[in-house]
Amino acid sequence: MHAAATSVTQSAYTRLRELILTGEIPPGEKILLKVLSTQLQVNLSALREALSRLSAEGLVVAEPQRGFRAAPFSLEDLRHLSEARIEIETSCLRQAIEKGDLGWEGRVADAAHQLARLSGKIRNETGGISCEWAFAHDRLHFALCSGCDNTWMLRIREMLYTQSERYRSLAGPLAGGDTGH
Amino acid sequence: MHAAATSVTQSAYTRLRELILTGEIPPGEKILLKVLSTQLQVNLSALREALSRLSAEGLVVAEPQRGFRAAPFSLEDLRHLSEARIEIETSCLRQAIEKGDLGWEGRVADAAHQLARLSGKIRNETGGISCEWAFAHDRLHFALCSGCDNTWMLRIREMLYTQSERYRSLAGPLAGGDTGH
DNA sequence: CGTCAATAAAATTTCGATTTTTTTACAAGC
DNA sequence: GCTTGTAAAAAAATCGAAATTTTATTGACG
Repeated sequence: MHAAATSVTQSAYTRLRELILTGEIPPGEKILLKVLSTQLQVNLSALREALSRLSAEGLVVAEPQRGFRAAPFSLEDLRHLSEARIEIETSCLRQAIEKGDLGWEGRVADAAHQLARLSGKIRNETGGISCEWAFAHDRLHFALCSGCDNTWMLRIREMLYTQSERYRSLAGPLAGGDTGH
Repeated sequence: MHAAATSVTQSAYTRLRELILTGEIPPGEKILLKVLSTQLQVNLSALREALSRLSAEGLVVAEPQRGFRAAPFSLEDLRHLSEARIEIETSCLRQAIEKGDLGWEGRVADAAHQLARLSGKIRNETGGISCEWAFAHDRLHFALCSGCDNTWMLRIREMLYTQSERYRSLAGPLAGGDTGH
């Protein structure tokens, strides 16, 4: 399941990211370096390096001389995040419409079609948004933005998407043992 | 001039960031760990950690097993960056107008006044944009956005601002030995 | 009983030697 | 001359022990 990483640090980064995204390390939880280093079978420096990157991405917060913890959740943060996503994706879409080529139109049509096919499966057994539908929905969003060629906008979009995904997979209505992965 | 850092890693990060922002490490240049570690008087691990953070911020690019280099410049990147800044700052401003309080209005008025006072000093001796005016201009932008309370938008704004600042201080028309710092 | 200080334990941070990988230099073969 | 293979050099990545800092514990004192 884990992408084969080219280096120990890279693999530590990827696995740690997954642990935080899936909530195996819950929001706000202290990250004990020694413990994690034995758990992930990597040395302190590699772990530290991975954590530094994650802190710059906002998935981890670093408190000088006091180590790291998984970025906390808050209602306000979620509100900010959602608003920001709307702003960014709207901008991306506007640019995509201006510059988008035929390939883009095709990708959008395709994703829209896939989503439409699932219109009857929006909700799962437990009444939450079904995993399948959520992914199709995300793919449509991604397709819509893919016509925007601005690397910075896309990079920002991805960052915000990752953050939202964490909220969704942890606090969303997808409960019932299905974390979406 | 350098902010007193609480840890070796933090200080390495701050100094390295400065080196890249001012162009003392030029865009695209390879970063030799051994050399820099003796130059900055820090150990490899600390340097590596700082570089990891900077790579997540986009000031450094990391090539697995091949070390790091200062993020390269390109005309296309600058174009993307500028467009992205316009989008983000416009969004921030829109939100500021919706939610901005009296304190915000005061800050904006103040910055606008400061900028107006410099209207006669837009250009410096060499014909480029004067440093003083550029900073006042930036302060007005910042004041305008400061009424937006969305932490994510502001964080993004800051990231893009830093990137732009690097282009300006290195390739901008401010030449003549005045780097703006 | 609560506050503060000294001490012990735990965790983070620092450090550079060792290992692995990449790059360079050089020579043999086509 | 150009490619291909091999050895030497350089650089990056890995590792865990040692030093520093923070946190928890204990006991004296008001």
